[in-house]
Amino acid sequence: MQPATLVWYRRDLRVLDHEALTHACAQGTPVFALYVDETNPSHGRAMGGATRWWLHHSLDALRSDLSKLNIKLILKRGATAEMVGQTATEVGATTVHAMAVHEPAEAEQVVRVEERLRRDGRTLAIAGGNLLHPPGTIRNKQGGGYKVFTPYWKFWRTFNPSAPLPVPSPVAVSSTECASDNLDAWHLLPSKPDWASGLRETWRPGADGARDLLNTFIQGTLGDYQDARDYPAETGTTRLSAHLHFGEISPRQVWHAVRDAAARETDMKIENDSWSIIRQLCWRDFNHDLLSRHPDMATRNIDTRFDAFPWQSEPDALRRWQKGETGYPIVDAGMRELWTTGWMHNRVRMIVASFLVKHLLIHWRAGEEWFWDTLVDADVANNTANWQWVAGCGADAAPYFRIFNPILQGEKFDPNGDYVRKWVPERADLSNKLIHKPTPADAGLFEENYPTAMVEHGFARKRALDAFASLKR
DNA sequence: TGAAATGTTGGGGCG
DNA sequence: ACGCCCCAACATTTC
Repeated sequence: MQPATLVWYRRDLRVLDHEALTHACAQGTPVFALYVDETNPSHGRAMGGATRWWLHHSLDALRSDLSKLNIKLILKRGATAEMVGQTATEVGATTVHAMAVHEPAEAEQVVRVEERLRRDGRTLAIAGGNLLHPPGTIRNKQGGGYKVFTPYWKFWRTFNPSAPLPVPSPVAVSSTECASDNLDAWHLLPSKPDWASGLRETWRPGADGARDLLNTFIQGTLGDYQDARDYPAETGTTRLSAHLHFGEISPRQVWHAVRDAAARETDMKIENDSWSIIRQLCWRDFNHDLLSRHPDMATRNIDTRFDAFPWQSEPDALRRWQKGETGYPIVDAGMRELWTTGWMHNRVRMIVASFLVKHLLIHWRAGEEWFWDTLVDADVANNTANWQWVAGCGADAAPYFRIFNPILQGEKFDPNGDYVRKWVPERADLSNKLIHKPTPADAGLFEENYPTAMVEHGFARKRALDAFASLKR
C-alpha cells in the first residue's frame, strides 16, 4: 500500500493556520482527513441540538476546502479510539496528526487513541490547538494558576502570538480508497420538526463565513467596539464565537488581523478597541485554564460554599424562562433570540442568566444545560465558567449581591427598545418609556397577549439576598 | 461586566 | 440680608 498520512479533526475544522495539517502535508505523501462522531461519548458530553446543526454544515464546508488540497474527508461514527485506529490502518498512516483540544474529557480520549494506535505500531502527534495560551502556560510568580481574570489578562497580553502558518499547498493524489459515512445519514440536522430556519438565516458555518465576519468587523465595527459592544440591537460584536469553538478560524488569525488593523491607524481609540476585543480572546484562555484546574466545574460549584445554596426546583418557572415568557421584555427578547438564532448577545446573556439564578433561584446548571442545547457556540469551558461567574460561585465571580435589574438594564442598553421590538413584537407599539417595564397586574394600557411579570423585581431581589445571607451562617 | 439606600452639597424659593 | 427648607444632583456606603 502507498504510504499516507492521517489528520484527525476534532475542534479545528479549517485548513488555514492548522499545525497538524501543515505537518501532515510536509510528509510528501497523500493525506487523509478524518472526523469521528461519537453520538454518546464515553468521555465528555453529547453535543446539543444547535451545535449538531452547526457541525453538519461545518463538516460540509471543511470537506469542500480539503478537496481543493486533494485531501479526502473521511467520516466515521463509533467509538473514537477504535475509529481512529481502523482508519489509520485502512489508509496506511503510521502517524496520525491532530490538534490539541484543551478539555479534560478530550485529554482522556487522546490517551485512548494513543493506546489504540500504539497497538498497531502507530503514533499520534498532537500540535497546536484552539487557544492562544493553553492551560498551564500563564502562571503567576508562585507558579500557580490565576484565580482572578484581571491579573491573568495583564500578564497574558504581554505575549505576542506567532504569525499564522502559510497557506498549505495541494498534496499528492492518493490511489487508496477509504470508506466514509454519508454526512446526511448522521442526521445532525433537525427534521421533525425543522427548527433550524432561523439558524440558516443567521449563520454561515465554515471558514469562509468566519473570514467574512472577521473582515466585516475589522472594516466596520472595530473602531466602535467599546461603545457598541453592550448594545444588543447593534452588531457591535464579532459574532465569531461558534466559528472559534469549532476551530474554523484560529484565535491567532483573529489576534493578528485585529492588531494589524490597529497598527495601520494612528488613532489611539482603535488601539484601545483592538485590545478590548483581544481581551475577549483572553477570556477563552482563562476559562480553559480554569477548566483544567477544576475538571469538574461543568457540574460542581468552584466555590463549594454554594453547595448549600437553597436552589428552587420549579419546572414551570424554568419553562417560562426557556420560552421567553417571563414578562420581563429584555429577558424574553434574549431567550427568543437564542431559540430562533442559536445565539444571544453577551450583554443579554448576563441579564437572562442573572434572572434565572437570582430572580427565580433556579440552579445555574439548569440554565447551563439549556444554553448547551440551544447555543451554536456551546462550549464546556466558556459556558460553565460564565454561568458560575453570574451565579457567584465561580473563581472570579460577580458578588452574589450584584443583582441585575432587568428593567434598568433594558433601559440602559436598549434605550430605543429596538432589540425588544425585534424579538418581542407584541410590545412593539409601546413607547420607549414603557417598553422595558413589565406588565403590572392592574394596567390596562399594556398589550394583553404578553405575560405579566412572573415575579416582582423588588421582592425577588430581597429573596435572593436573603438566600445568599443564609449561606454565610 | 450593579442597584438601592444613605449621605452630602449647593442653588433657589421664601418668609 | 439672612436663615431656613426643599430637593435635585452627585458621592458614598451597603446589600
